[in-house]
This record gives sequence, structure tokens and C-alpha cells, in this order.
Amino acid sequence: MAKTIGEPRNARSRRTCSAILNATRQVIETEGFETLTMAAVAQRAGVSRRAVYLHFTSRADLLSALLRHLGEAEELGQSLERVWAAPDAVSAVDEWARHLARAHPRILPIARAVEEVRRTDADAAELREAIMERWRKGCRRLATWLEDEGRLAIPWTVDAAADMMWALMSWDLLEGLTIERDWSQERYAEAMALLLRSTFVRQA
Amino acid sequence: MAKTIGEPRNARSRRTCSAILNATRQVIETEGFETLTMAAVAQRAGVSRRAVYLHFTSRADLLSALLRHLGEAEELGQSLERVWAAPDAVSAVDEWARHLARAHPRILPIARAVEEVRRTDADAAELREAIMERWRKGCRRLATWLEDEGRLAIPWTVDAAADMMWALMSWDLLEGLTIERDWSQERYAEAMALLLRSTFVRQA
DNA sequence: TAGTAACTTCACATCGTGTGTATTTGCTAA
DNA sequence: TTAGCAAATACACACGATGTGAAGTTACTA
Repeated sequence: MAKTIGEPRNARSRRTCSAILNATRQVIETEGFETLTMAAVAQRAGVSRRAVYLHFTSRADLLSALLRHLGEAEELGQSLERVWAAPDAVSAVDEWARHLARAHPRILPIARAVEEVRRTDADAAELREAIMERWRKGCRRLATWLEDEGRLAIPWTVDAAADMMWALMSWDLLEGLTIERDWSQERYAEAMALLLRSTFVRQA
Repeated sequence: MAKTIGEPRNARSRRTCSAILNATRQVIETEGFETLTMAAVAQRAGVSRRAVYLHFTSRADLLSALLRHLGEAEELGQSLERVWAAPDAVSAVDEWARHLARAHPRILPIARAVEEVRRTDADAAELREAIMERWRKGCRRLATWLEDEGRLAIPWTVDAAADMMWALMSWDLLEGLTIERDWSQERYAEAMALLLRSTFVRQA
């Protein structure tokens, strides 16, 4: 129940709106979300601070909008499709790891910012929950696929495996390896694929 | 380089100090760290807001002190000792999972709070880094042990396995399973043990 | 019981969020 | 081309949180 701000019908309005979104992303990616203030966003967007509030009701709203924006615009969906297009469950698991390595690093900083505001903002929490639900469904689908092909490792149940796979999508895990430990995307993808196979796939 | 506040030599001072630490913990655990204000802490501790600043230079300093306090006082070290007392590397891995399930849930909320302030506070960041370094060492010791007994799964190297084990200590992972997915400590311990064995232990 | 460290009270500076209001800019439709 | 109106600006303000300063009060301890 985001306090929606009516669709902008003006060309100027639309420009400003996306300028703000871009500015937000830039600020987060260059300076980190700890210094993300409405003033900083406004300045970067070349707009008054007050104008930001004409498009987004709050800081949390802005962040939510940005995350949603990325989820729609970016080629996130396409990255995921490769998973479901895999010939069998086991290669789908591999593709899943590659998908994570491909798609998640781009949204990591913004997702972190949303994680922070969700504790105090109901709308952000709702959005986050919706995303997590989708992810959980994806994991469940993967686990079910394995089960159907008789390749789900003992003693995992579909539910348990789905939960664990979902938890393994953790931002901490991704950040820890790719940023703190400086792993490349490829290395991360391979290690995750290996981990997932070893854990959830039963030898044929 | 924490701006240390001289050791309290007064009985009253010592009482106040630990009252503040307790209050902080209580506030975090009952209301969550998003509403953790200095005023709330002071009130809970039955002390003036100003007094808090006589013991801790800042909010971040207070949180760091609390985390350190828990690390020392709590039976965290003892929990870990069981790992190194294991008869062989493989059971050490099992013990490691149990250790995580035992020790980490208690410090989760405080650790979260520190994670948040470390982005803006150098001292908190330093403390956090020191802790992570210890953990990484622990993981490396575990991986080396496996290697020495010829039980490190291919194609893992000691370094890669250590990094991955360390990343798997992720707060997100713990929180996701035990809180969001409502897993019990036991279930978490078993699943982690299974995951670690499947991934890193080579069949004898 | 005197001296002093520790605590309280109250005031204040600073910064970030979010709102209110009057005014100006610039898109768009007649 | 211009009248009308949406969108943006400028400026002021309330609020809440952090952190500091300074004078007065309480309660350990020697």
C-alpha cells in the first residue's frame, strides 16, 4: 500500500523522475548507501530536494521504486530464463549458480539499502517479502525438478532443499566472497555450482 | 583506535556501565536495533542520557563494546573448543556446524547492529574485521585439517574451502533459516553439517 | 566527614527527514 | 501564440536523533 504518487503525465515530470532514479543509483554505487541522503540525490539529479518528495513519498519509497525499476528494466528475467531452459534438473542447478553470479552483483548495493529500510518501512518490507517469495518459489521449482528426476540427494526433502537453496542466495554470502574475499564472478559461480551439486544432487 | 574512556575505578561507575550494556542488549532483543536510541538505552538503564556518553563516546562505540563484551563473557570460546577437541577432521566439521547453531543465534541481533554502524564508524569496522579474521583463521584450520587427513574433497583447495566456509557463516543465512523460515537450532545444525560434509569432505 | 569522581539537568549545535506555502517555470492544448 | 495548469523552486518550519558544554548535585571512598 505504497502511497502512490499519480502517474506523471508531463514530459518534464517523467524526465525528472528518471533523473532522480539514476542519481540515486549513482550515489549508492559511487559513495555507498550510508551517505545516501535526499539532498545528495537531489543535487546529483540537478533538482531541488523538495522535488524529490514530489515523486517519492519518502527515502524508503525511493529505494523501493529503484529496486522495482531494476527488477523490471534490467535483463534479470532473461538471466533466469536460462535456468528453466536447461535440459535437465542437474544442469538447471548449474545454471542457477551462474544466474546468481550474473544477476545479483548488479543489484547488491540497492538490495542492501532496501534491506536496511525495510526494518522501519512497511512498504519496503512488503516489496522485499514479495521478491523473496518469488525466489523461494524458484528454489522450490528447482528442488521439485530434482526430485522428479530422482536426483534429489538423500536425506533432503523438497521443502528443506528449497529453503536452504533460498538461504544460500544470501547477500552476505555474495558480498563476502566477491567483495571482501575478492572472488571473481566466475569463481563465485563455479564454487556455488559445486556446492549446490555436492549438496543437493544425488549421483546417478 | 577507540577513543577509550578511562577505566572506571568507582563502584558506582562500574554498576552504571554494566547497566547500560545490559539495557542496550535488552532494547535490541526486545525492540530490535532499528529503535535503539541512546535515549531508550538510558531510560532502560535508569540513567540520564548524558551519562551514557560518559561511558561510551558514541552509539557505535556502545555497540562495539557490547559485542566485545559478549565475545568475552559468553561461553562462545567454550563452544568453539569442542570443534578443536574433535577426534578427526570430519567430526570437527560436524562440530563446527553445531557450534554455529549454538553460538551465533545469541549474538545475531547485536552483530546485525554492528554490521550497520561499521559502514560509518571506523572503530566498529575495525572490531568487525578483527572478528572476521579470527573466523577465517578458524575456517582455514578446519580446511587444513581435512587436507592433512586426505579428506578435503576435490577440487577444493585449502584457501578456497576456507573462504567458502567463512562465507557460509553469513548472518543472512542464519537469519533466513532460523527466523524467516523458522527452522530450529537443531535443524539448522544438521542441515549445515550435511551441507559442509557433502561439499568439503571427500568420501573415505 | 571532606574531597572528588560520577551523575544530573538543561541548553545548544548539527544534520537528516518530511511538510507547508507562495512563487516561478515550462509543457501543451486550443 | 498564448492561456492555463502541472511541475518545480525557494524558503521556512517541526521533529527527532546524535553529540557536546557547563554548572550544580549525589554518593563513593579514603
